[in-house]
Amino acid sequence: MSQKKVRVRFAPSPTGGLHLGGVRTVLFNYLFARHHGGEFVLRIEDTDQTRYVPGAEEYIMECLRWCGLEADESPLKGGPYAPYRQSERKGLYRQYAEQLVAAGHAYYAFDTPEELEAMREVEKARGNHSPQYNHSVRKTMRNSLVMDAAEVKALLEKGTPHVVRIKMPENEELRFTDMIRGEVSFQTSTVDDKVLLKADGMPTYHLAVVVDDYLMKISHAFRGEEWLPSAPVHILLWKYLGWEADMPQWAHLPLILKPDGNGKLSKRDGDRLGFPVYAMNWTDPKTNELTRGFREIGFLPEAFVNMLAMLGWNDGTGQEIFSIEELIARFSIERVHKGGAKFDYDKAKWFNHQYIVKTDNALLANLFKPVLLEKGVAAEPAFVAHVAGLVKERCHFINEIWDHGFFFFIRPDKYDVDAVKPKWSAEKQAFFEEWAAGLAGLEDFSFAPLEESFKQLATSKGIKPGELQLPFRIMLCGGKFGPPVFVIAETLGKAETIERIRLGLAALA
RNA sequence: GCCGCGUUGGUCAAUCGGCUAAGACGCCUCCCUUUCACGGAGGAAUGACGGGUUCGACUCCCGUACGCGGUACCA
Repeated sequence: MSQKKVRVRFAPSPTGGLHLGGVRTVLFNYLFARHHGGEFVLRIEDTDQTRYVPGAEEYIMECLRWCGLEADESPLKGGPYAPYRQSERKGLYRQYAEQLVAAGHAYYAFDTPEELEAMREVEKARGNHSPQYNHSVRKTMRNSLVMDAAEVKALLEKGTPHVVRIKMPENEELRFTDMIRGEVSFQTSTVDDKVLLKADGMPTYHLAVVVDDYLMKISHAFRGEEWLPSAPVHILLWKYLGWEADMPQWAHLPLILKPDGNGKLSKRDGDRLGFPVYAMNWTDPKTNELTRGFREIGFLPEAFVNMLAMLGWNDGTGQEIFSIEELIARFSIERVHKGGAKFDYDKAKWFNHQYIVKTDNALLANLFKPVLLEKGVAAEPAFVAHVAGLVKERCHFINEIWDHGFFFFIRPDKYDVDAVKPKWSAEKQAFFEEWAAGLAGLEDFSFAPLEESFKQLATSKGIKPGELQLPFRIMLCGGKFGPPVFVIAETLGKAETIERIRLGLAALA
């Protein structure tokens, strides 16, 4: 086990958009694989045909691509253990189920859904809160444990619908070491006889995960904490199938919780509280309902990934901003938290802000292009980049470049006159008229000489320069926002600045 | 109900028996800036509870409480 090549897998079922927690599971798998020079495989667990959602699989792969967490082997890429879609592996599973039956570790069950329901009703009437198909009731049901061999054979030959169930031992203690939680133990008496093979011939998750992890030589299996209660089934299966020596090491990841109250974070919480939960936009093919994703809301994938990495993991040094290379170098599954973490959208925004600030201006300009297009504004890439550099430190999202710098592209269409009017005077008006006139002759239109001439004239007229700066800003931007005023003027250029003073003065009159 | 897993400020969290309990987000005050941010300096705010073990417990053990997860021919 220790010398085994590291191979991990992310095994989603394609039932909808990829949730934050799912991406984090991908990330931890990916980081672990890269850290150990191993392989990361994507396996699609589509064994429940009733839950099939068209487009979900493509969506998942696009998410991984956007996040930069692509798998080495996948349905799309193929690989030595193909196929990577369980529905295409259907024929594989039955033989293992039969093998378990033959060894006495599983059995055929012919109970119909109605009979199962009847059993549950009887049990509930007896005060049993959660009726299970287990050692205490299996002897009263219609299965190969109670029927004689000939009868079973006849039913099977007639093609009677049936499932295969695992025969849980009545009273054994099962323990295993979880890489995050340490020693975990269960009593087999509390686990029911899970269905392994469904009546439609498809395996359930329980059988499929074990068979495929074995066949695909998975060395470490990471999954959400919600799987912990069924771990005993999986461990027993590894044992019964005779593969115990090859069993992967388990790690059950903590859940990502909703910010308010408690409980698993769900799409609904995002809708309710106003933040994305899915990695990218997802449109439900049935209802046509659109759920906004982190990508479309303006997150940089690096920021998204970094933020996710810190949800349940840290390297112990206090560092929070990590490149993917650093994450790969420092990641260790043992440092993953046991407890769930509440999702904090403010912190997520802070991460994105950090990445925007350190992203190259030309790159930001490129990402901002769609917004300009949407606004119907044409501008030189170099100019856009310059503006991005001027405003990026006040942005949490790419599209906020517009909110903080639109006036570089278009003239203000309204002025915050209330901010100026109360203190406005004929003297100030005269100052701007005179200064604007003098501007025409200014040779160096960069911010320092601009500011210098502005202050000189103000002082000579006996006005505090500070009292003139806000009006000037309003004339250029229309409101109380933006980078330092003289930098704005420099960027706008001489002609435009003079024109905006003229228009501003008119608006204030 | 039963089973399992958790529990350090509002949130993310460090600590692997010596704590005057880091750091970050958010919040508040001040400085910088007569915009907003950035930056800088401060501040409020934390070990669920009760028992052990120990010279010493946030750290180890046992209970209790609380929370979450599971309890399907779903994953």
